[in-house]
Amino acid sequence: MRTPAELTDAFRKQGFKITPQRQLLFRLLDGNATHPTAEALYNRACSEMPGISLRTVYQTLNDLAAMGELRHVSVGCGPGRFDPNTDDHHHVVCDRCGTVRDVYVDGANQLAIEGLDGFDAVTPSIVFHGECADCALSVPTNPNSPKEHQ
Amino acid sequence: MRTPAELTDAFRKQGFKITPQRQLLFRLLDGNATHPTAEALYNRACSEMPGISLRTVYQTLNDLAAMGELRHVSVGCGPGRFDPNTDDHHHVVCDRCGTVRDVYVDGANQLAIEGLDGFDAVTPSIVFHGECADCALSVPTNPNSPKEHQ
DNA sequence: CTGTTTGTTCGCACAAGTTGCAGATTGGCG
DNA sequence: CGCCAATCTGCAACTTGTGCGAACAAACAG
Ligand SMILES: [Mn+2]
Ligand SMILES: [Mn+2]
Ligand SMILES: [Zn+2]
Ligand SMILES: [Zn+2]
Repeated sequence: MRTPAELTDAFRKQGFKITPQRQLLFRLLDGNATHPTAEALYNRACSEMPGISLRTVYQTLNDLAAMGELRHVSVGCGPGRFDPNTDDHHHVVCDRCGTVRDVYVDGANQLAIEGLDGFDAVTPSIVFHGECADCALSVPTNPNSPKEHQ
Repeated sequence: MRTPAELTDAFRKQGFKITPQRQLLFRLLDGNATHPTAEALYNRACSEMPGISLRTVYQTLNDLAAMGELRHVSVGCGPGRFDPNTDDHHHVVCDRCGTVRDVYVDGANQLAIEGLDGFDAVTPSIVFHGECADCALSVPTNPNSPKEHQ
C-alpha cells in the first residue's frame, strides 16, 4: 500500500472523494503489519472517530483491495485479514492466538508441482501453521493446555 | 480416510454407534476426490436417504475430522471442503468454477522461510489459484468473460 | 460563499455457512 | 423385549460479510 498522502492523490485522480473516514483508515493501515480484521480496524477507528460505521470500514477495505493497494488474506479459519504489504510474500499463523506474520519463501514460485493436469497460471499462497514464540513460552512444559489467551 | 468397513470397526471400538446416516456418509466419502462441501454431500445423501439432516452431515464430518480421518480444507473463499485424502498434499483451485484438485508439491516441507522469528513447528498448506483445463477451453480467446459456469 | 451534483456514509435487513440446543429417536446390549 | 446412552433432527442463534436506500457531504462552478 502506498502512503496516505499518495493514496489521497490516487483517489482524487480516480474521481473518488477524500473523506475523513477514508483518511483515518489510510493512517490506520499505513505500515500496519498485524494483518488486522475489519472488526479490529473498526475498533481502532472508533476510538478516533466515534460513529464511524463498520459498513464503511468494509467498504473502504474492499475499495483499496480492488485498487490493488491491499491484499485480502485468508488464513483458513476466522474472519478475513487485510494486508497493506503487497510484496510477494506468505504467512505464518499461530494456531493458538491467531497472530499472523509475514514470511518470505525462497523459491515459492518455482515449486515442482505434481498432479496439475491442465491447470495453468497457478500462483501459490502458502500459510504455515505453528505456534508463536509468546504462546510457546506461556506453555513451556505442557504443550496441550486449551488456553485461549489474548 | 480408511474404508467404510474399517471406519465402522474404528467407530465401534471408540464406543460410537453405527447409524445408517454415518454409513451412508462413509460411502459417499470413500475415494471421493472432489473435495465436496458439506452441502454437496448433503444433497447427494438426500437422494439416497431423504430426511437426513444437514446438521448430521456437519456432525459426522466434524467427527471424522477430529479422528484424523478427514481433512478440512479451506480454499480462501466459499464454504469449507472436506477431504478424505490424508496424504501430505496440497491443492489447486480453479478461480472460475471452484474445482479443487490434489497436487503433490516436491520439497514443500523443506522450504527456506525468512522471517519466522520464534515460530516453531510450522507446517505449510499451499493453495495454488489458477484456471482448470475445462474453463480454459470454454474461454479460449478472451480470457476475461465473467462466466460463472457449473 | 452558496448551491448543485454526485459519490459516500450509515443503519438495517439480509445472506451464507456453521454451530448450540433440546426433544424425539434408535443402536447396542443384557 | 426393554433400557440407556449416543445420535439425529429441526430450529434458533451466531459470525462474517453484502445489498440497499435515505441522509449526508466533498468537490466544484458560479
Ligand atoms: Mn502479509
Ligand atoms: Mn485434497
Ligand atoms: Zn500465539
Ligand atoms: Zn474451472
